Amino acid sequence: MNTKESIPESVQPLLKKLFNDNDLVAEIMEKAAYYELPEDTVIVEIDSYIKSIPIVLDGLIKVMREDEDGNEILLYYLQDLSSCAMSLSCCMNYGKSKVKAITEVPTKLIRVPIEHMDDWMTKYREWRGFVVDTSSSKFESLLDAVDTIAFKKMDERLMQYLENKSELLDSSVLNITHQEIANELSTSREVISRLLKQLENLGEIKLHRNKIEML
DNA sequence: ACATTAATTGTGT
DNA sequence: ACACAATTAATGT
Repeated sequence: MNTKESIPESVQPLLKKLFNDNDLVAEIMEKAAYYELPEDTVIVEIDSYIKSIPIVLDGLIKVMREDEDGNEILLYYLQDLSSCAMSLSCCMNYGKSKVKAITEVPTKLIRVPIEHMDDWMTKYREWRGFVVDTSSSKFESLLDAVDTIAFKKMDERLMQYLENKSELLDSSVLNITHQEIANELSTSREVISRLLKQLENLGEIKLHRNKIEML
């Protein structure tokens, strides 16, 4: 994590969208660290100790599972004013991260040091609510991911992946290679290439080098 | 503008 | 899954 900076004033109105309690907002402004991260920055490594919980202000972060030989699989995304359930649950028992988190696009976020967790949970209702809400929402995302991986065929997973990503990035053009998609869906590049070709023949998408256009 | 190289994509087994 | 061919983009001269 490079570029740590003092929190710009522009963050305050964002936090006020999330919390009504001005004391809480003020305390976050005081205690949190602010980061502007470029694309493809690893925020959390597997087995790293979680020392702060992130709140995404702007951008997109993907959360992945990774095994010992580096095989990855996409779990869910963090966007807008959301946080990561994994960090929250790790924070409770000062544990290691079981997931890897990486920025998908240039991202602005703040990190709240975990030592404030207990204190804030009792002091601010809204903080407790925030923690509960993000935990349950990310748990549901996780169940969706499990369903998809367990029950859906690869062609459906691919289409869902493309549509989801297009929506999250708010763009009908995705700059991505077949290999990168294969990594995220945990399959081989050839499979993705062939399925993409099928989708193109069906008129769902248009293929270019390093680029997929949604139709 | 052209040649070279590297990366990405396509295809058969 | 592997091997290799074909194509495209990037880079140097």
